[in-house]
Amino acid sequence: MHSFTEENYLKAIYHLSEGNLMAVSTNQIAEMTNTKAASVTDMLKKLSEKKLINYIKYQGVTLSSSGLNAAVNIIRKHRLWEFFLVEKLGFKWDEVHDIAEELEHINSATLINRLDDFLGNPAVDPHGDPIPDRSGLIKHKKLVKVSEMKAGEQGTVSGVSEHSSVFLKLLEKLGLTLGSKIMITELIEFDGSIILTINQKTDRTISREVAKNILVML
Amino acid sequence: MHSFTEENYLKAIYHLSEGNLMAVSTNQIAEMTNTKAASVTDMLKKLSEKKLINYIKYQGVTLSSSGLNAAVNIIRKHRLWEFFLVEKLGFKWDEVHDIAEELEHINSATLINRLDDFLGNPAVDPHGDPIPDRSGLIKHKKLVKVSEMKAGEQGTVSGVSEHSSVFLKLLEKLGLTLGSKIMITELIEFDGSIILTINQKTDRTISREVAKNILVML
DNA sequence: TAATAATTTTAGATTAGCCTAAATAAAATA
DNA sequence: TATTTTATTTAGGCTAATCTAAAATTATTA
Repeated sequence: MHSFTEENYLKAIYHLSEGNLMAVSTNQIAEMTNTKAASVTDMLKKLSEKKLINYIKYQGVTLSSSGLNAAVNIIRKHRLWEFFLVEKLGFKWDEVHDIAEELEHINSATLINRLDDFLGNPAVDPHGDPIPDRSGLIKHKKLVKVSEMKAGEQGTVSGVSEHSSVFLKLLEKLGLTLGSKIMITELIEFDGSIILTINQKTDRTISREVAKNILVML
Repeated sequence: MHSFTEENYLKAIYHLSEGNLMAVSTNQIAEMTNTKAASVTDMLKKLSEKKLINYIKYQGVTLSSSGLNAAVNIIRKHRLWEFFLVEKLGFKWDEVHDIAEELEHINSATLINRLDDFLGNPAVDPHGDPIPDRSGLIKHKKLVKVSEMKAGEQGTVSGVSEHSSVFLKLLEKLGLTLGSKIMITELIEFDGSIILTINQKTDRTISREVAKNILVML
């Protein structure tokens, strides 16, 4: 098995390269893992020797197939535990990230598969992110950023691309949670902020920055 | 907080000194933690500086009050997770130890208290060991080893003092689980083995070694 | 109680993961 | 394209936890 630290690097590389298979840079990884570039270089050499990444000096990295596999498995564990924390233990969606960050490193395939069954094989975690199944398959939904919607368009809030507690608490306060139906009421030209109607009732104004991090299913 | 490793040493010292407040020796700890005596000495110095243990060179160690507190907390977590694994995820009692050994280091008081409530604040884990409550209180039941019982005595199997998978599987096979009613039918003088009647039905012979590790409430 | 055995500690190394500072390579720009 | 800036890597060190071998202490026993 891989060490706690190795797993965190793999996860970081995965998140930084998600979607596009583009190579990830040393500095990006350093920022995400709260370390320095020199430390990242050390670890990249190690992961490369273990064939978990494809690494060429100065050229950035991509995950190898075994590295991808490992990363997806960690993400599966993270998201299943988040679901557990919210659905079974009554945590709020802004409280679960740090705990799941620890739980995701617990090492037992049996455990995680039984947990999956216990939870009813959920498709998405409390933030709307898809939960990979036991074979590593991820069902991505096509989601659109609110910032990319046009006036008059409607949709259902189905995900967020920012998981910090401050952001999630803000959404809570605005009445925007997973499942909220929204309509774009007005686009403010001046600063890009957006007025939207939530569940055909409440009007709220959100900044462009907030709008960028809310994902909607049309 | 304490490191994963520090926690394991505290737990080892706790288990080795449980009941009697007797000092624990370096070698005992080395054996329990699968390390060498020299490594233990290093760690004892460190734990002593942190005031988690009372340590005098060559004289062995005892837990300080803060060390005891930390140890009990780890044990609380271990046992609650074991209960969860068995009751909610359907693991058998001989399968949960290693996983709980990892889960016990997850660091969140809120998590463990919510888990406790979710599980209905159980008093004992799947091996009959008492689960400390959130204040650290442990309700010990007075249990007797089967090896100490006399012919004709009866009782209810309520715990085990050996948690290895081989041992637990053996009990399973013999039909001896928590809650089994047993009666001492005969004591074999030759080798100390014992014939007992389980639930007034089945007769089984167990060795003295097995009998030592089964705990009964009279 | 003196000699031997067992236990524990110290000394000196090793490994994983991290750091700072200096060197090197790549990218941007004049 | 030559120079400057930025990104990355190398070099050399640090800490936590481990180890082996040797030294010191305590316990056992003849």
